[in-house]
Amino acid sequence: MPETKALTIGALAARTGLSVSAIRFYEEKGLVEPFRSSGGQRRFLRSDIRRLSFVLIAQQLGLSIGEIERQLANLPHGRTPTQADWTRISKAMRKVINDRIAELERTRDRLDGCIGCGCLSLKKCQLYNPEDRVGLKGPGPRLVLED
Amino acid sequence: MPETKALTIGALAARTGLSVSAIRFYEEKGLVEPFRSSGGQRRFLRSDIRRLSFVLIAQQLGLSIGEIERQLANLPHGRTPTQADWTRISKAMRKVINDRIAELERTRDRLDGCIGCGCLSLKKCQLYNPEDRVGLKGPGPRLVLED
DNA sequence: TCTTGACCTCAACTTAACTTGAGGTTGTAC
DNA sequence: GTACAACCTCAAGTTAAGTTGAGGTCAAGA
Repeated sequence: MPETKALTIGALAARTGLSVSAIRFYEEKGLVEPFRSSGGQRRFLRSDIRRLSFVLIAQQLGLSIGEIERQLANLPHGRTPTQADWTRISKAMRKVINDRIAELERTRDRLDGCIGCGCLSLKKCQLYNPEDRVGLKGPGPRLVLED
Repeated sequence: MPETKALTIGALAARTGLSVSAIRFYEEKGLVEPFRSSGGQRRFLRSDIRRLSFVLIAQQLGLSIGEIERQLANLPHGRTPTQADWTRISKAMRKVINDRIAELERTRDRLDGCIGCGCLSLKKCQLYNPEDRVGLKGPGPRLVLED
């Protein structure tokens, strides 16, 4: 068994579950950099499977292609990344996930604090005042969203 | 102090932090249903502040406008919602948040299981095999994403 | 060698969620 | 009673993330 064999775009699509057009699009955006066959067709490294899998995970987390590219910038193009490369990037993703979870928990706790009164304000019932006095000067329900 | 006073679109924008054009857009999508002044200008209920705040929260959670509309369908238009109305909808959102957190935790755990080897496959190192044997027939890194 | 599926480029279309602009009207403060 | 900010409608533009289609080339098996 010689050097790792190159993959055609179709094979890569089959391995990642992505469409061929999506892979071309990702190339255009710089997420992968295939080389070309003598006839001009794209040839991918086996490590690009993992690269694109990473893209899928990151997208599921809500990262834009630009953000994903910034993460992937820590991986080499053109050669198979080392374990250390992947470890570094996986740890960065772990942080992204943890941050996102913390944010959701904060939002949840704030909603919880208000379920009793049915309002959406951080300060209990501030806006559910029957006289509707508050709110003429107040900050409004945006509080739930703000830090 | 008589009946709750109506809000102009500009006032509602100021109170929610949304742009005027976004509020018009949300009306078009059915998220709010203002009545009109004699001259044809939009007039909003005070409760629409909370309605739109809910929209902002739900959007932050990644719900599309269609999904948000489905949630809001449980609230009455044209009259101020009751506490019970808001409690019901808040609880539904709590579930959305909890589900999303659980999903993130699952993804995180799976990544964690692989940080040691640097691969992105659920099965440790299945794809990081130096001989590159696996993967000719295997399921590939998509496993991290699948259930 | 020939055929045919897989691949190529480039341009245009799609959907979501808005924004921007043109051209005109309302309402309120002086 | 008039100025002018705020409002109105409707059409078109914008960004992200791709998809679709036309018209043409490559490569691998019979």
